[in-house]
Amino acid sequence: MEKDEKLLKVRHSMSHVMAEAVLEIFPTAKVAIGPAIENGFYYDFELPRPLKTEDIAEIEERMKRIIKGKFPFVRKVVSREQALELFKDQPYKLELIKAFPEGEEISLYTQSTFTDLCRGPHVKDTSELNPEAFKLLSVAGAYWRGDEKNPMLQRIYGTAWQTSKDLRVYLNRLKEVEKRDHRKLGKQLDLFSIHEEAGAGLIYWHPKGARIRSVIEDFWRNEHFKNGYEIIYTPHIGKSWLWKTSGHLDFYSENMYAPIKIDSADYYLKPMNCPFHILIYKSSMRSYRDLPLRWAELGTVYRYERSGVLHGLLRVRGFTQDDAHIICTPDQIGDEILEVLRFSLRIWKAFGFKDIKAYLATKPEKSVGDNAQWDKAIESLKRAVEKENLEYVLDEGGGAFYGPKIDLKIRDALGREWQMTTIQFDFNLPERFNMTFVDHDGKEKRPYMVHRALLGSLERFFGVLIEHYGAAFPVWLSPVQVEVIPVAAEFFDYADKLKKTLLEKGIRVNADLSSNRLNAKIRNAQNEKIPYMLIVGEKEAADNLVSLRDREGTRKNLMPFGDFIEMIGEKIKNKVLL
RNA sequence: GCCUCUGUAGCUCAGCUGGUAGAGCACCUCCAUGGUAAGGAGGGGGUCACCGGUUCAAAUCCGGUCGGGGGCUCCA
Repeated sequence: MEKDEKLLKVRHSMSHVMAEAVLEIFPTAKVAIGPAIENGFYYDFELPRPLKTEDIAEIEERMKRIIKGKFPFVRKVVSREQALELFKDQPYKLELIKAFPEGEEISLYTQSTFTDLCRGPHVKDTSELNPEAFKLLSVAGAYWRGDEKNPMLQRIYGTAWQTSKDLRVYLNRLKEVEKRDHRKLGKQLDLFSIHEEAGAGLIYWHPKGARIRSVIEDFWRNEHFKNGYEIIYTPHIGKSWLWKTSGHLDFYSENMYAPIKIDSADYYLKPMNCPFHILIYKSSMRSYRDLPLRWAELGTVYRYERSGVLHGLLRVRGFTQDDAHIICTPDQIGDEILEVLRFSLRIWKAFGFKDIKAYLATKPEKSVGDNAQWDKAIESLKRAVEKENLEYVLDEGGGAFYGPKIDLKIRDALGREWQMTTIQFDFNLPERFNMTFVDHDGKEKRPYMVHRALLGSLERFFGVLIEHYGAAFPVWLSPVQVEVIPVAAEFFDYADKLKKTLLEKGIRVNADLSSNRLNAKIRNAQNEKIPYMLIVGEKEAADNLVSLRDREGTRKNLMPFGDFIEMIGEKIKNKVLL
């Protein structure tokens, strides 16, 4: 796309202009790297002092002035020696130059007073940059080359566009993202909380959030039963024997918590459910006639995450995976994978996510299992995505050492991608636990095992769900589906009668019998994003009618109550928004 | 963990250059209340995150501790 390439040049050039502005203020600054990124650009500096907000404004002003100077971006190719000489005071640049392979062309770009080691490309001159279409957004610390052993640099992030209108649109989108922040909405609508003093990264589900969760879980369980899964429950802790056998203590221990001593044995909180599922598998002899086995569990696991990466519901230390393991014979694997994929897509559709992309990861350098196994597995994954006409990206060598996988990323209402579903082969655990089944020929053989999480974790999924809908959930998920609002105290009885009827029909309903006035009641229900309000007074009570108002503000006055029950039943059944 | 910003009532926030705390919402009480986004009055509620320092005097300045936000792969 031509426009994208242009924007890339604009953003990259902006970062050079920013570097020039920063060097004007701090002549001794050491510059690191400054690429274009999604929506903008950044540049990393080593500065004599931390940046303040006022500095940002000044850098912006200077950038505008530089842009107005109409300076050309001049490209020049130099020898390695010339480059080393030119950047002798710039240690980060020197490091980059020294790391270039022999024979690599080294190019410089100069605009105005600033020359940078740069591959380009850039705009012709700064008149192609729009001084009204960029904004510096934030300052952050960033390790040189992303490695925490390296010095911490100061990174300035900016956004840049071709027109001031594009910039405005983008800034508005940022505002929208902020408005939908699940942490903010979670507090506002009383859905969940986190209590630092009781432990970071641990989620408390409030009644309204828990309502939603229980609807999700019920739906999840029913769908699993309908699709040939069995539901199992397993413990939260297991002795070190289990984790030694599974290999977690060797390869995953940095994510596991310290053991609990019970009767002089070490027990570990589970970071994964698989070893437990395997023990159930091994509790009896399995015949090929028993396979495939599909076992699902809403399994709560605990994993250590560094404090700095914890983020609301999206990155936590304790969470419930909607986990399942499929254990089958080699010739069942194709059908099983296809079914899992179809099942996932159906579930995502039900929750209102239609834009889904697949990421297929194949065999890495270091891996277990033989090639034939890998090939067969990858083949089944490929065939499944192709059969479902899913757009997919191939990540050659990106699989885990124990098997290939498909990840599904969903796109939310704001166009952001979230990695949720993972369907992952495991050639390691069946081996480690010596899982077998007896085949037609009476011989014990190794089954295939696939891990799969659809929603990923209920916590994270809930966070994404809140942001996707801005907490205005579809009726079937709304914690309160109907608010009955009598226009005056005289009609409280009628309101209460409606409430009881709806409750009996399994509808989540509340009647506002407070002493608030009508307008305030409507406002409260509106702010709670309750899908339907039933406003009732004399006319309604006389003929068993309701006056309907939905959260969009659309009204239907004097509707027979029976019609409303039928209507909301349909909406819930069809999982529509309103 | 590290860099940076930040921490005032349940929530959202004000409190300028130091002179021992304020608003709106929520909550409680009373009054009012019949038609589609806030009826009115009064009241309760804060050791200004914590510890230490400077000062006659600290929410305010300084240091530390503990939380929270943003960032730490996007390769000149």
